Amino acid sequence: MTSGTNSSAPSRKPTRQQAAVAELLERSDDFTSAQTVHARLREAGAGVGLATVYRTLQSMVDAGTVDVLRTDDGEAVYRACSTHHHHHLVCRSCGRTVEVEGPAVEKWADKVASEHGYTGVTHTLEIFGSCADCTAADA
Amino acid sequence: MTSGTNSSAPSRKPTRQQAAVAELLERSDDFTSAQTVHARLREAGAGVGLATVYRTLQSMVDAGTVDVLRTDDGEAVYRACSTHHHHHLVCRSCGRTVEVEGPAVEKWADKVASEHGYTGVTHTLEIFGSCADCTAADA
DNA sequence: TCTCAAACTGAAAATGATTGTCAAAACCGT
DNA sequence: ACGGTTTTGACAATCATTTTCAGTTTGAGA
Repeated sequence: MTSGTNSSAPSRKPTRQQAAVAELLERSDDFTSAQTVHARLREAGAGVGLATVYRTLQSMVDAGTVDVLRTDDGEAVYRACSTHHHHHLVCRSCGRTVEVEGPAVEKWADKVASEHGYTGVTHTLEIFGSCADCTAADA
Repeated sequence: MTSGTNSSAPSRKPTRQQAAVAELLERSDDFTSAQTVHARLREAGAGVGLATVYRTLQSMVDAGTVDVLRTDDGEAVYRACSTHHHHHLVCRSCGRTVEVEGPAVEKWADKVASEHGYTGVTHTLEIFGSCADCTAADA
C-alpha cells in the first residue's frame, strides 16, 4: 500500500533508470513534473519509461529523499531536498526555490491543532512570490 | 483568462444552478469535491450538469467566496469560508474543518520572502490531524 | 410584450496526468 | 548457466477537469 517497489528492505543498488531520475533531480534547482523528467531524460538519450519515472519518483518521496507539491492546476512536481523538515519559497515565474525554516511556525501549528483537540498533526506550507530577477525582468 | 463567466461585472442574479451549488456548500462543513457536489445535487433531485458545477465552483473561487485546496491525490476540494485571510485545520479522517488565523505566520512568511528578494508574496498553509472524535474512534 | 444578442447550461467528446497490466529483460545467489 | 525475484516499459485504462457546441434562458430596449 505504501510503495510496491521496496518497503522495508535496506534498499538495493539503484538501477540505471533510478539513478538517472535521481541525478536529474539533483541537477535541477526547481520543482519538476514527472512528465518533464521523462521528457528531459528522453532528450538526454537515456530513455526511461514514463511508468518507471512515476514509480521511481514515488518511492523517492516515500523514502523522503524528494519533496513533492502540487501546482495550481494539480500537477505533482518534485525536487531533491534536504531531509530535515523545511518549507519552500518558490518563484511564481521561474520556479527558483529556496528552502526555508520556521521553527516558530511549526510550534504554532502544533499548538493550534492541539487546542482544537487534533492529534497526529502535520502541515503543509509553501510561500510563493516573484524572485528578484523576475521582478526586475518585469519592470 | 480568469473566469469566462463574469469578470468585472457587478455580478448578475445567480441562476438556479449557481444557487444550488452555493447552498450546498453553505450547508456542508467540510471541503467537498466537484464530483461530490455534482452527485449530491443529483441525488437531491435538483440536477445540475457536471460542467456547470465546475464552472460555478471556479467563479466562486475567483470571487473569493469559496476556498479551494488539493487533496493528496490532487483532487480539488471546495468549501464556503469567511472572506478574510485564514488557514485550515482539517481532520484527516472525517474532514472536519476549523478555520484558524495566525497573524505571526503571515508576517513571518512576508519577512522571509522579502529577505530573499521575493515580492508579491502569497502563501498556502494547511494543518492536518485527527480530530478528537476520530482519535477516540480509533482507540 | 416582442426581439435579439449575450450569457448560461449540459451532454458528450477531448485532454492530460497518473496508474494498472503484463510479458520481456535485468539481477542475484547458487 | 539456472531458477526465482524484481524492475522495466509499451500500452491500455482511469479519472478529474476542460472544451465544444447547440439549445435554452435572461435582460435591455423597441
